[in-house]
Amino acid sequence: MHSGTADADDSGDRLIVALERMVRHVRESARSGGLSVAASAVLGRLGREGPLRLSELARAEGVSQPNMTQLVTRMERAGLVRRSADADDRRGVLVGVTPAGRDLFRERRAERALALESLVRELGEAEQRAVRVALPALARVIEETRVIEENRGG
Amino acid sequence: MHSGTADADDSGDRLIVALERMVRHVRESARSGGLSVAASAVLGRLGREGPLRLSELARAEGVSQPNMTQLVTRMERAGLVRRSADADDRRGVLVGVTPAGRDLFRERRAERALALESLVRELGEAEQRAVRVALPALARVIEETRVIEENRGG
DNA sequence: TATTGTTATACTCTATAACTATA
DNA sequence: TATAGTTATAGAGTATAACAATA
Repeated sequence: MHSGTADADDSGDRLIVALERMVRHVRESARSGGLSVAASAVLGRLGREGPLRLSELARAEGVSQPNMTQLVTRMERAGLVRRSADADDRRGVLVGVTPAGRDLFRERRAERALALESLVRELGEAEQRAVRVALPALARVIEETRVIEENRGG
Repeated sequence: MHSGTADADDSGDRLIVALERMVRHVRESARSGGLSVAASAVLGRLGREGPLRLSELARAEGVSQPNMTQLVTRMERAGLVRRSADADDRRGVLVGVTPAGRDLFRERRAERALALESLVRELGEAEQRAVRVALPALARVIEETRVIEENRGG
C-alpha cells in the first residue's frame, strides 16, 4: 500500500487465495453425499423459485448454457432434479427438483452453514460482527456487478 | 430469515455461493495471460520464500502432491517456474520462479487487486471497513484451521 | 434468422492409487 | 520400510464452437 520495490501490495491477492481456500474448506466439509456448491446453488434456486428453464438457470447462476446442461445432467443422473418438456415452447426444457434433491439439499446446506459458523466462531467478537456485515454486502455487489455486466454484452 | 418451516436458514449457503462467485469474478478479471488463482498463489510463495521442494509447496498450499506435480508441470511448460535437483536429497525437486514468472505474477496480482477493489468501492463506507477487517481475519482462521487439521491426521 | 438445448472438445483444478527412485 | 515425486485415472467445473430442433 505504501512504498516497497519488490513484493509490495500483496493484500488483494492474498484475500482471493484465502477466499478460494475458504470456499474449498466449506465445500469439503459437506460432501459426504457429494453435493457441490454449484449443485447446491441450483437446488436452492429451484426449491425457492420452482421449475425453471435450463437457459434461465444458466443465466441466473451466471454460467454458460453447456455448463448448465452438464450440471443438470449430472444432477439428473444422481436423482436430484428432473427434466420435463415445456408445453409452451417445445425447444425448452424445464428443470425441477425431486423430493430426494430437496432433502439432500437441506442436509448439505445445514452442514455447510455449520462449517462456515465454526470458522467464524474462531474470530474475535469485532471480527465476527465485521464478517456478518462484510459477507452479505459483498454477496450483494457481486450479484449486482454480474447483472450489470450481463446487460452490457454478455 | 426468522421462523419458517421450509427454507429457513439459507444464509450460510448463500454466502458460500456468493464467495465462490466472487472468486470466479476476480479470477476472470485477471486472466488475459492465463494465470489461475492456484498458479498465482504458488508464484507468490516462491517469490517470497525462494525455491521450495515440491512436497513443501504442496503442503504449504494445502493440496495433494500429484496436484502440485501437475500444477508445476503446467507452470513449467508456460515458462513461469523451473525445476532443479536438490543437491542434498536426490529424491527431491526444487521449484523456483523464473523472471518471466515473477513479472507475470506482478501484473496479474495488480489486476486482481484492482478487480477486488472495484468491488469494494461499490460498498458503503461502513461496509468497506467491515470488509477490510473481515477478509484478513477469515484468511487467518482458514490458514490456522488448515494447519490444525493437517497436524491431526492429514 | 434467432433461440434453446446438446454434443464435441479442451483446459484447470482436484483427488486417490499405483509406481519409481532414493534414503 | 519410509519419503519424494511421477504417472494413471477419474471427476467436477468451466469455456467456446458446431450442431439440431423449434420458433
